[in-house]
Amino acid sequence: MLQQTTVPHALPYFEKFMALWPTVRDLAAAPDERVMAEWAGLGYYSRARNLLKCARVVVSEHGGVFPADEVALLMLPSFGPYTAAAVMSFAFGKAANVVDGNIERIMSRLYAVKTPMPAAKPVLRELAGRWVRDDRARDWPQALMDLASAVCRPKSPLCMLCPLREACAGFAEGNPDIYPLKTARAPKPVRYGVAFLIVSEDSFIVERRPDKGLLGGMLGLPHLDWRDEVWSEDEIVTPLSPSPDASHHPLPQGEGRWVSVGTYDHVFTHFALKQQVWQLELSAQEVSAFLRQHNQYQLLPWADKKALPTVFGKALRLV
DNA sequence: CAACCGTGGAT
DNA sequence: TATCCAAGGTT
Repeated sequence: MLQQTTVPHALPYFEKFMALWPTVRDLAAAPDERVMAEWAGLGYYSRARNLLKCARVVVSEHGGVFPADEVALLMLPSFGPYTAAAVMSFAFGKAANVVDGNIERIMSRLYAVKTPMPAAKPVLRELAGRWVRDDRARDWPQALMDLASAVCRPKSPLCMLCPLREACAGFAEGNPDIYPLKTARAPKPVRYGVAFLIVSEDSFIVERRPDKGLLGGMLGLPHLDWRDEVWSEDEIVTPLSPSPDASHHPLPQGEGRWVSVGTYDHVFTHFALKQQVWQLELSAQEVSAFLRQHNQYQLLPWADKKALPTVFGKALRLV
């Protein structure tokens, strides 16, 4: 959960997961949809799919016990260099080269590394490796990470409080905050979409998204493709009324009952989305008929709206 | 190796 | 509003 996610954001999810599935065996036995629903809002949903895969591999191939071996850990889904080293250190108390963003930042400043990220990563890993020690194998990486978080901060580092100040080449240079150096990144493109909120009584229509790619395995609202140009009203109205394209965007024929309810913004890692929302209220009978024709859709009670990723939860807030 | 993959808080 | 960034991994 902590991979690229802040502790305050992850903490309530961690508590809930541990209450629902206290052991790796419990998690391995959980239904996929339930795990994905509990992960909703945390982002990077491949982590949830891989976490579940991992639990099942640990049960089927390791007797339900995580191996205390870094190479074996690395073979598990969702385990990369950081997580394998972190588990070796924090869980098993064995010395390991734990290198996260915090420790990368400390090393880049301590040695004033001129190579920009991400090319500097192997360099920073090697530098961090020089500090690995066998005693207090749990405390040492934790201490470095906490030092980075509290003192050697990304912005406005508190160098006057830092125990490494006299050894720090970045401090000696006068501007340790410029490290780690990074290359300019391309601006985020803006894309445009149209989502459809089809409501009946206490529920609305959702679909299970494909297992791979963006929001893979999550529930979502039916929507038109996210593309580089704005959707015109003509283009939107077409799939809402009888047309040859109706099979591609199978939506209920609203007969003028579709209502535009507004637009919202959402920012993903590599693009920003401006999404229109259209709403249609159907009778229970209409919904039943529609769902019979199109089995890719299902009804989700309003009470379960938290199972949606945020990008679609925002559409509900709009209403 | 670069691109992909969410979200929300801080500044 | 714009930018940065967080206990990275997978493809």
